Amino acid sequence: MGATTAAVRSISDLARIAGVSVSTVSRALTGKGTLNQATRDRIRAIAAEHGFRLNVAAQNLRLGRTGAIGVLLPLGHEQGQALSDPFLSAMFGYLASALTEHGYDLLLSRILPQGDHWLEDFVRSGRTDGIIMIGQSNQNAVLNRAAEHYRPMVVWGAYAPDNRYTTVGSDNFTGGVLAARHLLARGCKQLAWFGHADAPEFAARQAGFLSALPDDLRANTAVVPIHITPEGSRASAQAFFAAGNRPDGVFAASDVGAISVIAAAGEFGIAVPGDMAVVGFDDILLAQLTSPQLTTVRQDIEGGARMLVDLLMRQLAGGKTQSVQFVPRLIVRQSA
Amino acid sequence: MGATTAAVRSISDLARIAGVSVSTVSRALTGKGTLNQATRDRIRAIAAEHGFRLNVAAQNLRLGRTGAIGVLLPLGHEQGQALSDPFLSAMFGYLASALTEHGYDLLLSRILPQGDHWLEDFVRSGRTDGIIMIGQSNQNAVLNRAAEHYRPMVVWGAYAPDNRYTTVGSDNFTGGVLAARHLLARGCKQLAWFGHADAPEFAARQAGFLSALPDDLRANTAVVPIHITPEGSRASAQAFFAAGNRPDGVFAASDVGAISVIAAAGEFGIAVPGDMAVVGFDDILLAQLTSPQLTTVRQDIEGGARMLVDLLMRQLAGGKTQSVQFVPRLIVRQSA
DNA sequence: CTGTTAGCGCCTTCAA
DNA sequence: TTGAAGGCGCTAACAG
Repeated sequence: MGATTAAVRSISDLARIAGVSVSTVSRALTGKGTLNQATRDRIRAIAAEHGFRLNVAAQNLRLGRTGAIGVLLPLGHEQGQALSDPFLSAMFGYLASALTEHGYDLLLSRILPQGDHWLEDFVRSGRTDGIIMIGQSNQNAVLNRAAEHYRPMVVWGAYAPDNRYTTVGSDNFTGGVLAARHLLARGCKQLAWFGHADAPEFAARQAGFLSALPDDLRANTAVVPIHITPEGSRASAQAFFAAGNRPDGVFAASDVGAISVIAAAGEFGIAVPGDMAVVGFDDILLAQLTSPQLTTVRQDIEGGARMLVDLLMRQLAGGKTQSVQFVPRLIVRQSA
Repeated sequence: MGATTAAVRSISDLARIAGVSVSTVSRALTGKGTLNQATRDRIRAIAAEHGFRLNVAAQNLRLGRTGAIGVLLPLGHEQGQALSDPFLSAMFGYLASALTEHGYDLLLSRILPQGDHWLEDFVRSGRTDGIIMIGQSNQNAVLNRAAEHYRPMVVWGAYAPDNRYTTVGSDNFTGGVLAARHLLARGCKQLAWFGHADAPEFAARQAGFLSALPDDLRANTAVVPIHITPEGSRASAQAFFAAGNRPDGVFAASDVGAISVIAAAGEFGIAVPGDMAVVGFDDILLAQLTSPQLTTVRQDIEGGARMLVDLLMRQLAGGKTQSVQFVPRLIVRQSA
């Protein structure tokens, strides 16, 4: 290890040491262009000896790219919280793997969706070569406007015919229908939906659920707004039960929501599934570890992540892409 | 919105439009240097009109920085999985928030710890201004060697006097002691540790736990190796119980591990905490939602993340830093 | 096969 | 207060 040599910071330092030009060094290290094999080997040896690596930032600037894909969760100041949602973080992990396989880094830049041009600002700052948005939140208009001028962008979320951007997501409506049918088949008479309709995904789950109920049951179905955080969900459920409500069937907007409801029910002596059946959504890893194990509508997280990345790569290559909807499956375990 | 104008890609485009030099535009947009207020306002207005933003990549190259901090999980091909661990992903979310507050992006580059110079390679590629390593895994030697030449690096993990790098982490040994004392106080006579000692954090938990047991109990304590994934943990626990083992007290290396053990126990008719008390480690959000609610050794995830970032910022400013250990607390709930 | 040259988009002395 | 020029570290024609 050339102990006495000064630090080799750039390709020109290396060129001086090797007695060649910078472009020769570049060719040797990148493997591009033609070069005498012996020269290449020699330069690579010197580079290794000095622990030299090409500066990726400079390389990317020159190549007009950044080598990074931005993964954005448009959830405002709740992002720290949101990332602790098992579904999102699993998605995130799979995205990281898939992007890496394609040679891209994953850049997480926390965005506060303030005003209506935060997305365009992010795009124009040139920090990434493309964008993967996880969830539409309530930013549909912003997404549509950005999609007008900017292409390498895919969105995990609900499909809608008039969206001008490419989405990948589950058929949430059908997911809701599956949950409803299952609870009906169990003979439930008094239902409740724990969730909200602020984001399109959740709105579709709710709509599907309600649509599959007979009129009389639907009219009696409670809609209990819950927050994404476990604490929030649990507090909502506690208040609901404390008010004397005793549904015999519950559909929750997410597995975390379902687990929270079950925990709250326990405090009120409501047994699951004996007194109350509970269906979740997502099928996170922990769903099979809770007791009772969770009956839930499964989303293919890994498949979704891979699809997001595949579509984005196609866009980066100049191709056109179409939105994709995954068909959800009901996984019947113990809670319903 | 200048609908007829061509795209404004660089400050030289903008300079031409405004009839000034590029340096004037630079000064106007960055706010650095001195400039006539009227000129500044005028240029900013033109920039806004064209939706122009400085190219961050070029800016950073010129400033000799990247504006990003690398967050690395040295877990090889399991990284996708690892990120689904609630503890890690919560840590990750808090890191994202803290880094953003300091004006840094978070770059997640999946690293396969192959050979012994992956870290130095990453450092030299110049992709980030600093590194936050989450967990030491079994890469202590690599970390020490990198720390010899490279400073902006902090590590979440176990402290050791001879580490040459700065660590932030819980006092895992004491955590293990707390768990042992609690189980002893409950009168447990037949104990088991579900975990492994491959990473320093876990080794310390195990050591603390065992050290606090009376000799006779320690000699009878089962050491059951489990994997980080829920499936892996559960399979190990199932095999353990299937072999007829019936401990009355269990300490698991993580909450996910504890939940897995409880799930497996259920299959064998082992009631928790009636037949068997279980203590976890971490206190993830879901720990209070399981039934029974988890008794666990709490780590301060948010505080840890903030400390990691604070120390890294201090290093980036040229300062020296010292390792920090958080004192863990035992949170007694229902499982033990 | 290799060197020279001209930038990628930006910031910052140095002069005017 | 502003402009001109040089360069961050790298790549890619174009010559030779």
